[in-house]
Amino acid sequence: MTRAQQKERTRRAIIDAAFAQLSPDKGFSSLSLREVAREAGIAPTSFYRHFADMDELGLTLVDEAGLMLRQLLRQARHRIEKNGSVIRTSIETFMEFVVGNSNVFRLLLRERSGTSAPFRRAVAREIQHFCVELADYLRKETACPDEFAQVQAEAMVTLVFHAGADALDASPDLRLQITHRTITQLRWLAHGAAGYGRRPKE
Amino acid sequence: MTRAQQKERTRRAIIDAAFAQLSPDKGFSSLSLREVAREAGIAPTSFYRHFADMDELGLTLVDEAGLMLRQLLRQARHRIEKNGSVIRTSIETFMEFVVGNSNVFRLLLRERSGTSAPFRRAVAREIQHFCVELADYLRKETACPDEFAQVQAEAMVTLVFHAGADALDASPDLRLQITHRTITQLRWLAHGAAGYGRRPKE
DNA sequence: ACAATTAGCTTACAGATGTAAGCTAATTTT
DNA sequence: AAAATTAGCTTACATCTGTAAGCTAATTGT
Repeated sequence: MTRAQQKERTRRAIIDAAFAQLSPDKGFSSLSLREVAREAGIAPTSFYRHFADMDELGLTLVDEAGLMLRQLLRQARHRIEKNGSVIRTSIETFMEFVVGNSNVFRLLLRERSGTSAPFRRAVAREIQHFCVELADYLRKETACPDEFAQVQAEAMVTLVFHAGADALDASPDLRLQITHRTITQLRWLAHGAAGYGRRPKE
Repeated sequence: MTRAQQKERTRRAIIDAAFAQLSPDKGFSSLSLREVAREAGIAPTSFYRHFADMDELGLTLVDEAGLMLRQLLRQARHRIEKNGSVIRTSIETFMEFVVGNSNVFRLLLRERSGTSAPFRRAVAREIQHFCVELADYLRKETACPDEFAQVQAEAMVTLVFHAGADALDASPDLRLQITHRTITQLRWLAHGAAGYGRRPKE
């Protein structure tokens, strides 16, 4: 095995170890270099051969998380074409992800309002991607006036993200209720935005 | 001065010290007992005369933060009665609070999705209070059907909170833009919820 | 084949942390 | 007035942290 391959393998081991150590009770900021190294099976100081910082590792995790969600949404669009409601399908897909990859979602959720400005920016950038993609979709496929698509998309993404956060702590049937609630909220938004051809005075 | 008075005074010193040490770069979980005690002007171990835990202190802070916001909203309602738009006034009042007490707002924001389940529950409870109060208002004062008031209120509070989070990192004029955007979003919601006398099939 | 690079290791250190033990002095209670 | 309570202090300890220094051994480049 070539040296570069081995290095990449160790790098993945570090990333995987970090994801594995995230939990409902442990956010990225309370991860320790030593613990991550231990779980990755390397000496603490070897960590520096791969990342300058814990922060550099963290930003890598955020990137990976955003990537996963992006792929998921593509998959969701695929489902929509042959299936029914856009809103319902999107939210249900999203909820599946949240439940199935809760550590990944929690990372985004927490670092979005965390203590590190670079982390917040990184998460904001990822979320902005979803908003732009959704806005494009809204412009093409719905009655929403072009100039409001972005604002509507941002509201929708906010509500869905928040629903995901609620779902993390919820029992399965409470989760269904949350899904239901969110669908209603998004429909109101869509209806409201479509109805307001122009924003009314005051 | 009586002993109970002195004790209460020290307790406040601890609480104030904790609030003072929160910052954009430092959340509650990275506060240390020793540092808080130092800023409060007591020995580290004296802390335990007032709180069993750092957690107990943290929950106290969350309670105080919720209380402040509650008082603020009462004040906002007062403004509304003699003034104009409910939505605009509420959001502007909220934004003033966020900017003027950013440490307090950040505490709620972060612990809402933080690593401690008790903290999350405490914040969720505070937020739920706002939702219930807003839902009452919507039922009384708007065209929203009774059974949807709660769901609408939750969406509104979510969007406003999120706007507050965005505002924390924003420049003053970006902040105005955020306020504007949020007003639009809430109006769409109100319009949509009022328009859906009954939820449509699928 | 030899030299250079480098992934990873071991050892070591200085600093910070939470908290246990036991003391002092002042207020409260009786 | 005597006894009990208690807010706060000082000292001490074990633990964990990040990271610097220097070594080894294996892959790479020439």
